[in-house]
Amino acid sequence: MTRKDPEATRAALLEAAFWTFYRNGYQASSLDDVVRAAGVTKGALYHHFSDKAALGYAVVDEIVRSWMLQRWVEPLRGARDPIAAMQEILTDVAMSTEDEIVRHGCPLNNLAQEMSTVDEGFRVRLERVFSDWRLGMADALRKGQKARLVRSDIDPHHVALMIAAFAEGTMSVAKMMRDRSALEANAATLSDYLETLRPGVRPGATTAA
Amino acid sequence: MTRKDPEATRAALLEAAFWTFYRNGYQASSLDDVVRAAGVTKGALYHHFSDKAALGYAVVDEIVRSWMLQRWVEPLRGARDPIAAMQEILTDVAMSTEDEIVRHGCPLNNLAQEMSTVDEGFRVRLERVFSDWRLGMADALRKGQKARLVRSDIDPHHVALMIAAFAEGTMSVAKMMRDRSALEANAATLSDYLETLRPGVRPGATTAA
Amino acid sequence: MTRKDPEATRAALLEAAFWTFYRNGYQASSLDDVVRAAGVTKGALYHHFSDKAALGYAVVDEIVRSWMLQRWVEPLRGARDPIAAMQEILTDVAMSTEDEIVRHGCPLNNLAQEMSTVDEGFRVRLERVFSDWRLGMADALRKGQKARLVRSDIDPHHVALMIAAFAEGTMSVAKMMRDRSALEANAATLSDYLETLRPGVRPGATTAA
Amino acid sequence: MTRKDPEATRAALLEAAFWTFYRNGYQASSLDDVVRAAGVTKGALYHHFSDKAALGYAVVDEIVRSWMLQRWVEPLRGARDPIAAMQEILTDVAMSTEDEIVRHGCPLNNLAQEMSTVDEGFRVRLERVFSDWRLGMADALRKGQKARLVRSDIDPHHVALMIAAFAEGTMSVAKMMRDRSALEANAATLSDYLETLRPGVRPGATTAA
DNA sequence: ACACTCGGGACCTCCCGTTGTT
DNA sequence: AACAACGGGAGGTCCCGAGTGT
Repeated sequence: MTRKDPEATRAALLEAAFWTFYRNGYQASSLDDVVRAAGVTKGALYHHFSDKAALGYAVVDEIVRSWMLQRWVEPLRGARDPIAAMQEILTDVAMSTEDEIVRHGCPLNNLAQEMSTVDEGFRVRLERVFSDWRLGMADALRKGQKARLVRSDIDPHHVALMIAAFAEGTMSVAKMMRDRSALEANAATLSDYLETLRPGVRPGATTAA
Repeated sequence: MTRKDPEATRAALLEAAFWTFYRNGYQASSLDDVVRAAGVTKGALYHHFSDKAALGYAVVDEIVRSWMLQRWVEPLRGARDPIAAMQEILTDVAMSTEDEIVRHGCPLNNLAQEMSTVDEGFRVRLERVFSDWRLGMADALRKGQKARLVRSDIDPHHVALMIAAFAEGTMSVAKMMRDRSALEANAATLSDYLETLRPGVRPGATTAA
Repeated sequence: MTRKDPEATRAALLEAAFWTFYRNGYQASSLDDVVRAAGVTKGALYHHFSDKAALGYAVVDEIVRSWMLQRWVEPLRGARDPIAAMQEILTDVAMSTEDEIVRHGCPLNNLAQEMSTVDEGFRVRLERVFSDWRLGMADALRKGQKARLVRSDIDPHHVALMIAAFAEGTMSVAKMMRDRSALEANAATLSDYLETLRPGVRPGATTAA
Repeated sequence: MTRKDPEATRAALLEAAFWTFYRNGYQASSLDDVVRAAGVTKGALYHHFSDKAALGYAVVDEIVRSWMLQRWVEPLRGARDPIAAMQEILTDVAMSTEDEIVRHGCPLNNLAQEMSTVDEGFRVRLERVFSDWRLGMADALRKGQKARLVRSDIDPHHVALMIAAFAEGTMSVAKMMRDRSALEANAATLSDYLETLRPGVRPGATTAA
């Protein structure tokens, strides 16, 4: 019973690989695990991907990337007020996120931690996704500055880098502590900080958690 | 040529294991790699550690932990001004740190990312180290509050958690970007933020990077 | 040279495993020994059998079982006179048996001795084979009773159990003594005993060896 | 805390080795298991025994042998009526035996099955024990013949061999079936058979189980 | 007489990738 | 396009035995 839908097979493989790598790590995942989860055989896998690394790269380029764009970049692109938009994203991530993500952390960060020093191919791809994320936030902030919704004395790139780092760090520690409240506390802290980026706001009091 | 110095053998194993795990990840490291690096044999390894997990646990409990305490906790314990002390630590980490650490990231974070969802034994040990770190900072901040060197309206635990998350996230993104300047930029940002924790300081301007 | 005949590969593995286990014992046999004897690789072995135990179970279920059925049960099924049939089997075993079997004993008994207290999976499978053997003999005896060829005052199950135990014990001591004459002597003793199961026979004199 | 009683250490080692080998088989037992059970260290073991085989041989020569002599030979030596004495032994073995022995079988037979084809040193030692057993029974039977308590037309050696084989086989099948009733049934059968060895007894009815 | 330490090897398992087949 | 069969090798574990020290 050969399923003759190469596109669907490829997608199933990608999906299965993403979850397997996400949950167990890339190196600890066996291709047998992946094909079992995808419900196909090794032959199918090696028809679509030349080797394990190619599969991993495709997961980054197609799954992780689109996941990141959807979650962080798209909502900012159309938003008039970037600060409010980011705060909303934060709330979403902190509150409505499935337990799975609290437990396993950020897919981008996981792969980056594990693979970026081991395999340069992974590193450049992950860096690309990360860069898109930061540039998306920086762009939104710049637009906000033009619209007088963001203070003009901040460097959008620096702030974007800081936000990204803080977000990644927060996911990371929440995963280590296995404690959603850590995630929520830091999200609130970051949200308060974002408030200080508005023009004319005297921050400090709110920054204090 | 039987070296009869069990303590030295154990220490060599631990040291070698730390670096091997740190550089390649725990799961991707083979015990053959470790024993080769330590200059001993598998027999010696299995005399001192019951299995690979026990070796990993010992690395966390003895190497990672003491590294973290030395780097972050000890300097804070004796310090009169916790804010200045932390800023100094940040400068140390950002400036004088070896390239090795920029490339490979924070040992605690690396292991935590890789292992905390895979092996509960790792998670609790890593969490313990992380907790010591946070509590060390929170303690220093509380003492600073009593000495009127830190604003009294902040919650030491929240701030400590935030600092830890931000530091981890920064190490993580610097590793992914393979760019020391990202590390320096964020260290400066955090240093500025710490300044806002002083009593009577009007923050905001400095927080903007 | 990839042989693409899974059935043959599996059969070769089973055959090789049987002889290796039979000669060296199950636990003392390495899978490398088995694959070397079978002329295949470990990859092929682990494709057909999930682990060493599964291979051992298959050897019991497929080789040992069929060997036992062929040797002891089939000849009895069609036989009109069960006593004569058993005596013939005994003669076959004692006389015409290869030295290999005198040296190494009964395959069923060997595995049972080694594994039945160590691995329950082995025990139940071996017990099943043993049970088939006993039931085969008991059935034949019962039919013989109906045909007035066997005394009606004996319990077929008790006699079958006794014959089986005696046969196993005989193989066992012959192996320990490395002496075929012991086997022959006991076979003769058992043969004489079987004679006493005929109706109207006054036994006793013959039973004395 | 060095225990300075070499004789006791040696005895503890022997005892522990016997039980470990008995329960898990010789080859499957590690010396670490043995020394752990004995409560001594490997150094002590290698002081008393040159290697694993030497330990195994000593177990046969000292533990298994004396166990067999005590159980089967001593009671026969002083007995006036060998048949009654053997029947008593059988009853003892079948009824009062600990479950341990029902589960694990005859120590002599276990070792013989496992080792006699693998290691000639074991085989000759086990054969010696077995020979003592048979000769003990044959001697008793011969004396019984002189005392007119045993039929004169039987060959003591043949009968002894048969009894030994049947006893071993019975232990073996009881172990495989994990069923004490099999042991009891066969013991009764053998006891009845022994009755037929008395002078002037017309057997047959009793032999039928 | 005994304890602790270590060496090297071999075992089972399993994994990545390839080959022949449908 | 997809599958089942297979190759070869490495990984973690553990074991026997031999050292050194007391």
